[in-house]
Amino acid sequence: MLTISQLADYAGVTVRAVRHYHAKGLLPEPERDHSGYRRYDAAAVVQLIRIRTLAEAGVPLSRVQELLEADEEQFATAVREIDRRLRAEIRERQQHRARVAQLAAGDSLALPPEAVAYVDRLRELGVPQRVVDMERDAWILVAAQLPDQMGPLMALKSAQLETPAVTELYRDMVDVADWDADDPRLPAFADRLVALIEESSEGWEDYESAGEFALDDGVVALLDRIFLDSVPVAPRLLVLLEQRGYRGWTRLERIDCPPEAPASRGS
Amino acid sequence: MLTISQLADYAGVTVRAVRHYHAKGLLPEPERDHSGYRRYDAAAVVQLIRIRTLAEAGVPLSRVQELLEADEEQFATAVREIDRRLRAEIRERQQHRARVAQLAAGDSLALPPEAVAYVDRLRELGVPQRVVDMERDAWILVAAQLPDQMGPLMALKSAQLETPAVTELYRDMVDVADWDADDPRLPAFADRLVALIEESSEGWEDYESAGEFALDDGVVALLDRIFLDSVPVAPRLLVLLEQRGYRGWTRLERIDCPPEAPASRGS
DNA sequence: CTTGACCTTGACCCTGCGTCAGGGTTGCAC
DNA sequence: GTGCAACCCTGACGCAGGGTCAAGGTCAAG
Repeated sequence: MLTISQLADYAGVTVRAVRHYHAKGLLPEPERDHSGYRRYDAAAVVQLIRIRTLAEAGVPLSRVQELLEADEEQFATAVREIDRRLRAEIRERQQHRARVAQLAAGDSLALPPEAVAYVDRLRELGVPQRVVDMERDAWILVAAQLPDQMGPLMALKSAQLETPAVTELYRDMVDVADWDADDPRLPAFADRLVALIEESSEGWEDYESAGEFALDDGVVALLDRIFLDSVPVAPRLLVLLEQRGYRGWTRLERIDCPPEAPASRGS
Repeated sequence: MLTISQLADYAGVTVRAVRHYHAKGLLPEPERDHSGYRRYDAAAVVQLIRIRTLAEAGVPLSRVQELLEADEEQFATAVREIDRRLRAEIRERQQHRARVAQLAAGDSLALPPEAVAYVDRLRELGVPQRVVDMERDAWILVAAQLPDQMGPLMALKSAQLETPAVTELYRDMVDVADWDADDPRLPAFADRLVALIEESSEGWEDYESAGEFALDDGVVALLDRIFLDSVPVAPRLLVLLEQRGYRGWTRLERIDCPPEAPASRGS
């Protein structure tokens, strides 16, 4: 008669695994000797080897019992299903591999490459780090909501950014984010902003009013909050814009015109 | 401010997962409102999206924190290691697929094809099911001990089986396993067995005495037990064989000769 | 006031064991 | 007889990544 460790050795498993199989009911509990030790016979070794054979082939323990008792047909069906599961797990891991390969530290984490390019361009234009970070976070949020529309959306924003007037605006006022809330230059900035909005608004209408870039109201509010919390002049800037006929920031709306007027994320 | 379910929705995860990340320390616990509800800001959404991005790429949660804080170089190192793990998991599953594909119900479970062929041949020769099952179990045990030597070993056994004298022995005495322990035909059977052993022993010496098929003593004892427990005449047969100069069964030894005499698994 | 949708914490469930903790048993050497 | 190592036992916690109750508090609408 064999002790549990001899049994385990002959079958090439650990003692712990044998006890686990007992607990799962895969291997019947054998007789105990006078001191309570389990004592096994040869049949247990064979049964244990069979269990291991299935387990090592990736059969979940919960199905081992049924497979040990199955006829050819049931067995074949079960094998097909297990193979399907294994294929799915392999696909999943291959997708994971592809994704980790794309990952990199810094801005590009959780942001598609187009958006990274946009954010990099902002930095190039001299926009302060704090504002770039804010933009990046905002785009992370948008990308999570509209993952499929980031391509066209970023193309649009990048095009706006390369408009000479916009580029100039950025160059002239890189430090607007650092102004105090009552900075006297703010009204002039608001004027330039409104001029830009009105100049370029025709080009956006197609996308925006069509609702293709339809962000949920909550997300819009969230993006506004990011802006309001990150930039000291933001609250007063919004007031100045309202005085000039625009409400909101992320989704800018005309207030002296029909309410369904075009709108867009501000920069 | 956001509730936990709004936060979860914006980041595309379950509420449970958010709490899980709190428990793991990946996402800081936010302020609570007057009734104890968690209230989140936009930064939490961004952080949660970052966590999800890593988790969905197969990064284990235990490493997410470190990756969120890592610089480019640490990040790249970590990514390489995760990729290695994913590759290993894919390989493992591919091997599992290959193994399940080989599996089939019945004798072939836990037995290499050569051994299945041998067992099938026994059945063909008219050997009773009970004895075939015993043989199969014995070979399952042997295969678990000497997986790499099953090819040559089974070739040897199959060749023995096809010796005209052996085949005849089987045909003449298919029902020996069912004889009573005191069956009068047993001494004659023992004689024929000894004749066969002596006739064919030269062919085996090379393998057996070289210890190439070296089974552990415990396994030999186990295989003998299977034989003794399965076949009523086994105990007396062993006595008769000892009278004729052979001891054991699985590993047969000459007792009137030098002790290192050749030996082999009996059939 | 009730209803239904949220929210809270806490705790158990899954896989396949590894690993402790805290004992009892066996066999061998001295 | 005694000491030691190497077994054996049960029971429980741990791992990843949450799912799924349970039992109760909160909130807004009708």
